Amino acid sequence: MMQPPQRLYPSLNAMTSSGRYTDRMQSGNIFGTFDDPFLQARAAQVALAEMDVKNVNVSAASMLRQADMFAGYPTPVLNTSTGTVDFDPNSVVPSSSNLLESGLVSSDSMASLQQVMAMQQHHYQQAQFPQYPSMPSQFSAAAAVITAGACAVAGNNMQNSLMPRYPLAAPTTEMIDMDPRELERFAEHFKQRRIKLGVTQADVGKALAHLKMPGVGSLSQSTICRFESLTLSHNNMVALKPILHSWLEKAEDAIKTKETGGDSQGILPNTEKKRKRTSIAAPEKRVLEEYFRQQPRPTGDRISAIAEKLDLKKNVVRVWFCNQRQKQKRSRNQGGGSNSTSNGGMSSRSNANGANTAGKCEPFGEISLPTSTADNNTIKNVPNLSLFYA
DNA sequence: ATGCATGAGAC
DNA sequence: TCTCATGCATA
Repeated sequence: MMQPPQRLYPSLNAMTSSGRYTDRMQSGNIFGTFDDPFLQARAAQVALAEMDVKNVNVSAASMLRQADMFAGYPTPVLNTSTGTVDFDPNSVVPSSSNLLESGLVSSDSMASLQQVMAMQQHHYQQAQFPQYPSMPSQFSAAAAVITAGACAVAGNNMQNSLMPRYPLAAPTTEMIDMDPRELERFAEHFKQRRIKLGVTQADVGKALAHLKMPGVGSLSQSTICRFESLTLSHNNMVALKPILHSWLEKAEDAIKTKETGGDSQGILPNTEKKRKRTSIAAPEKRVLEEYFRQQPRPTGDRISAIAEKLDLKKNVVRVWFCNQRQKQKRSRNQGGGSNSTSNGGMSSRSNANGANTAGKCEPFGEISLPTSTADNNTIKNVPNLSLFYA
């Protein structure tokens, strides 16, 4: 059946130029029918407030705690004396320890964001949160918690789990209304920063699992793309925003620690460049082979000289000799009646660039010229490694 | 970046 | 049966 486009979250530009959100009602977005975004937002508040009255008990299905929900943001804290919401700067990074300790959630829980969204859908608040850098802080604090304390996250595998559903404390505050323009700003900011960091959408999606946020697993490149291009539903955007904000924050940190040798802990993709395989041209190879015939174990100085002569890097030549010796040894063994297990897989463990993991090929200065007796014993009992690296 | 499909949950 | 979030595969 032909369904209307879903997840339509037009950019503000598109929105204003077209004059309206489209298909909002049908796509589950209640912002429809209003030409003015402000009216839409207001209508959303009203509608959601009404919805909430009806659905407050329904939405109890597994929720994130406030602190987890706003991971990456300073946690809103209801200031009972002022009736406003403060932000706790110490809670920028969520701690799931409570949940873990209570057994409510396991560290690998991967609850669907739909759970989150179910919550958000019913718990809009008129609160915004401190901004990412370069964005004006315009959050008007109102009520603190989406789920006012008693929320819990269902454990792993929400779908099938019989995890206890924690009683949803009645929202003591208004719902959050995330300004669409605010989302748009964040999406743009996020995209720019991501690109600056040299991280792909797919990388971000994968890295989310490393945030260890309860209920947050990896996401696909598609979803990240859709977030950046605002083609998710409003609720979906709202749900993803704090998560992506959290990632971005950690990624920025990780960049810094990485510069000082730190580990990005999965927040940033492995940027280890793929080794490019050196290709030695046939003429050079012939020369090398000739040298090899003369002396299969040239000294460092000799290798340097050869490298210079052939305009190759010394290491390339050194590795070539290493590999050549292995190759020779292998063919000797094979030719000598040994079965393949005696050295099988050797070839697959070495390569032209010297990442020779199975044979001996020490760097200069550490070269120990093994005696001929040692050679074959080195790998005598090694099973066919190709079985492990198939 | 996006068309199409899937599965869970709501109705 | 519909909605929605999300992913796969591909343009």
